[in-house]
Amino acid sequence: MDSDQSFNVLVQGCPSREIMQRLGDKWTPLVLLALAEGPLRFTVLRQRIGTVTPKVLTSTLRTLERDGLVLRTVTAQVPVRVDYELSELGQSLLGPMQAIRVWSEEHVPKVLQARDDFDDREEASRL
Amino acid sequence: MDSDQSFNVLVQGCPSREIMQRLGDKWTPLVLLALAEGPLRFTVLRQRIGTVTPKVLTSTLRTLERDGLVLRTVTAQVPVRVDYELSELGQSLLGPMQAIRVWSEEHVPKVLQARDDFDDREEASRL
DNA sequence: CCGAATCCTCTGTGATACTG
DNA sequence: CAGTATCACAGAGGATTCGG
Repeated sequence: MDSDQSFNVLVQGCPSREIMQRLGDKWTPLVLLALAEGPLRFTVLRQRIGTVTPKVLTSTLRTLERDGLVLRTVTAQVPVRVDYELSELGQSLLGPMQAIRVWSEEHVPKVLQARDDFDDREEASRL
Repeated sequence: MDSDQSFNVLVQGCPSREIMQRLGDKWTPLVLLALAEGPLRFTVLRQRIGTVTPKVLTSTLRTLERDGLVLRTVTAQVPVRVDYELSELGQSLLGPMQAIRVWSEEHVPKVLQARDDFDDREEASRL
């Protein structure tokens, strides 16, 4: 779209930095990944990603909705039905997010190994 | 390497989740991106990413070193010279990280626009 | 120059209970 | 079902000072 390449996360105060840091919120990546397959209701989404309190999940979803990444749809019925789904913008983030996910899942052994090595060396140097 | 696909960030308690969440620490992405081009000394790295206190930057770097993503090299001289650089593991993360960075920088206008729209709608509904 | 040591603040996160 | 309202807290992050 715009070739205006004036945003740089390495520049302090650049809005892109704040946006990127939002993406690192504790539950944000999990919510986005959970919604990758399609819309989910509040409670189902909650079960999908583990133990989140309603308050925290709500605030995470609100932020995502405000940033235009998630769409919230209320269906009038009793009881009320609320669905959350990725917006077009949210889907455009899916690629990068899944890349992070895949990396994390693939390199678990190496990271854990590195930690063990590090801790061993540390302990050894203390003796 | 191992086709053992038993890690899943959506599963609560899976180590991959904790590792992915580490990647979202406030300064971690910035450090990794700043080191993308090559090794940097502590002070230079610090200036590169903005206003971080030495303590916080040190602890960020320690964690990255422990997880095997960053290499720390001490050169004995007066004053001491310490270089930080990405390990092979760290470099393997560069692709995904840069994807996140590019997305953040490219979609700043859309996100800001979405926020404005959201806030307008919210204010309108309060009247 | 590189950080360790201290102290302190803030806010993201969570536990609990309640409502349309 | 899908939240909101309170309260509470650990711990990440920061300011400041000092040391090798």
